[in-house]
Amino acid sequence: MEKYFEVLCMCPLFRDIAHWELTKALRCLNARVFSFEKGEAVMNESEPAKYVGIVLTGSFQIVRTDFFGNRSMIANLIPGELFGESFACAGVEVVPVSVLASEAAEVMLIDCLKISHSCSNACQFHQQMIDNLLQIVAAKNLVLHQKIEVTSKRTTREKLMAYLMLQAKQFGSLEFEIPYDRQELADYLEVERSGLSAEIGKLRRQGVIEADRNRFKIYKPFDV
Amino acid sequence: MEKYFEVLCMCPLFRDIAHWELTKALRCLNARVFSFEKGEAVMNESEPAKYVGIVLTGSFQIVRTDFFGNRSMIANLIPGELFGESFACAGVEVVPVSVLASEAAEVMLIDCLKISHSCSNACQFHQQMIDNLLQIVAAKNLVLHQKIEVTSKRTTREKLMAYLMLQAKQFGSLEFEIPYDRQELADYLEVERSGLSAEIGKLRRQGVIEADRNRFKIYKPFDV
DNA sequence: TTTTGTATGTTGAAATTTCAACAGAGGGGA
DNA sequence: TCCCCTCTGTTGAAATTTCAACATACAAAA
Repeated sequence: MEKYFEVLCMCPLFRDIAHWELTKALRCLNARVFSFEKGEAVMNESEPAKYVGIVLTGSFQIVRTDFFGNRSMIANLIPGELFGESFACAGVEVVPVSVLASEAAEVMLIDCLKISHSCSNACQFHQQMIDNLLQIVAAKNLVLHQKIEVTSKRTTREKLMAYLMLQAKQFGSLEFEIPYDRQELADYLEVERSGLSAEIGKLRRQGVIEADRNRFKIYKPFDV
Repeated sequence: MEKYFEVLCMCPLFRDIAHWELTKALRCLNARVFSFEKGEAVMNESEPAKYVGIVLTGSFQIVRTDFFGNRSMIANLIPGELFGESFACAGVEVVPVSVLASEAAEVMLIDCLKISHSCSNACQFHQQMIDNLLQIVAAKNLVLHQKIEVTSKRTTREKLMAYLMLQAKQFGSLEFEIPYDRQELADYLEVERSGLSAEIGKLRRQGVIEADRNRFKIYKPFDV
């Protein structure tokens, strides 16, 4: 378990929990680590919402697939980030999304009830974790608001530029990589892949952006 | 303040807080009540995110307006519901939405810091409120997921039917009222109002739904 | 009652997206 | 090296949406 300490210390769930307490905390929480191959699911749509997951290594994607097989991409998760917390905390019966490994990856799963309920050992950190959880869930809200901001645009071009500008802002540079390939980006923007490729080509020819695989560069940030 | 006790008792923020403690709590929180006319804003885009609002009477809408004046509808709020909590808890500098009264309405505003920070009077309820807040923020997440589920559909018809089915499910009946007029519904679904009206007309002629103003009835729930 | 204004429905043309199909590039393995 | 497979870009037709404009219904105000 110790080999994950570095990422766990960075994890917002354990913020302000003393380093020496972490081992005890993990035991008390009955935290367990699992490995996944690319494409495997940690969590499946319609499963009960019981666990909080923490990405240890690799990356995962939160996706939702509707009745007709249409996929939407909700978010990408990197080490230190959580998933499942909102559904577990809200007490829903089933999760409305799947969480899939986008490469070989490891997660730590914790029963959410163990976080909020103090154990018989009277561990001190439960309260701190609830405070942390509140901030994490609130931050997740912002991520969803951001997706809504992007996808509420009416054309593929506007959606793409809105997304790229946000990435540039978050990355602090007009040149950056995104965590999605074309199909995944299309699923995030809620548009057709072919139409997205066409639009990227057009923006490239117009000198607005440069795009190579998942690497983008914005030349004219305001020429949307 | 007492006249609002009924709605405050139903408010999830005060769940499991003793009735007799409420008066004390409201004073400790420095809770204040404000009135608004239809169309007035309690909260404006780009204002600091400091307050949690509780709807006391009337109703409000959470909307977001982009650079070009395009409006999206995020949610409708009825008495007992909260707004602003996610932004305040996440500690963002500015809120990304506006909250507007959709009729004459009253809200109670509370400085979010007063909820999480115990006061000098050593009030007991702070911890309970944080627990409550966690559930509320998590539930807000589900509301956003729901909007994404609806708006991720590609056609106006699919978006509309997805929305109506969800409403029917939540209302527990195939006949129900929605809190939006046509323009507002279009803003929620992220489509053109005229196209929405046309689609409603088509569904009506096809005998799939009945629609009169904001009252809807679904005849063939699976014929999407 | 008449006037005024708002909400909703309708329509046709222009713009955009979806859909299906295929071509080329590049990587990995045999 | 060759083959296979995945990813990305391209294309044209069909479907859908947007946009602007106007008609109608209804309710509130004069």
